[in-house]
Amino acid sequence: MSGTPGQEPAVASAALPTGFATVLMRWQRHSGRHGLPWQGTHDPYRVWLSEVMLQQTQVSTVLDYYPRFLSRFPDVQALARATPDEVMALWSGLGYYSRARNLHRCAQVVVAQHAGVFPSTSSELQTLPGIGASTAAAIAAFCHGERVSILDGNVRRVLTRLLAFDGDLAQAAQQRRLWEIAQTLLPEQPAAGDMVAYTQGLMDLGATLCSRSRPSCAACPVLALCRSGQDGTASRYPVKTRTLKRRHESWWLLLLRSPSDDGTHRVWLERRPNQGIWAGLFCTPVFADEAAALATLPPNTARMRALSPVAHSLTHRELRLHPLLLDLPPSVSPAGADGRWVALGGIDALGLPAPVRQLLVQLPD
DNA sequence: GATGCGTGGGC
DNA sequence: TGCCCAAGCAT
Repeated sequence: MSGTPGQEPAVASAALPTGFATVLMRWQRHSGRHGLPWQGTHDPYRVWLSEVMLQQTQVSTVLDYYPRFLSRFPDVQALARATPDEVMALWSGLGYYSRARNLHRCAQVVVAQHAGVFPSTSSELQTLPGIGASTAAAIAAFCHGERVSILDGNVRRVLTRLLAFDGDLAQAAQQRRLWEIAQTLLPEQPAAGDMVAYTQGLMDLGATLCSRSRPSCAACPVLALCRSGQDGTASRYPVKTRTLKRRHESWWLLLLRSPSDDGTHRVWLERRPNQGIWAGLFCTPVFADEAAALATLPPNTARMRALSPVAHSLTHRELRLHPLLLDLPPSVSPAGADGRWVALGGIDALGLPAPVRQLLVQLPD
């Protein structure tokens, strides 16, 4: 820590920008985003689904998934009845697959223990699988107007800039401080619709004008109230010491292909362990080195082809994927392997990691 | 409190 | 290419 950190009062309450909530709500109603498919509803199921999909995921990505998922599972009962594999297939490519498992569990808890009705308070919502403090606040504020603050990446950026808050957000204690401050900035006596406009306004401001790089301070509705904006130092915030380290790894993927009776192809897929990367998804056999992959094959592997390596980065790892393609005769199956043949045309119905799906879709002849 | 967990995009 | 980030949560 540097300067005069933790012990100082967060921000003297007299210095909190009065009128912030009022200005923000007015701006949101006039200039915020209104056409997103999960807006304009107070249905907790739809809001919940969107909030979970949007965790650490960009809006443009979720736009591809949300309508499809909602069409297949229009309400919490339909989702609760689904199998885990059905849910995972629709989540495939969206990442952070524990969200999908928790989403399914949550639906089943809501149906079995809450008569199919989501709890209405933020604190009750937080007890459900996959719903943390920020998601619970978003659902409660959007659906019931509860006076509670979210704290996502957008809000962290907006509020640290507004207040010139220089605590290191890599530290949980500083995040808590910021959340307490966020609570004090809420509309004091929110009228109907105010919490929707305020909550959406925080996110809209962070997603548009108060962007990470090159913020548009000159166009900002709260410039007059914004400490860093007045100083021209907005881009210094939020303060966060970086901790992320990526390990480099090489994985060998064994792509076993076999003809079907109808002339199309099948591929050999196994279920990933239920812990770790791509947990519970279907995937080709993975090996730590080429020798290990070769050791599982019958002697005659002359026709095996090494395809071009593919780079794929995850949060904590930089993967170099080495695909090995081998065509097997129809009657042969990999010995001792716990997997199954899947028609290439049918992999849409399975949960697959994004790079594996990509490899299978563009296999050479 | 620190770490693990996907994928796509900006610069 | 590498680094950071995006409507975070669970353990």
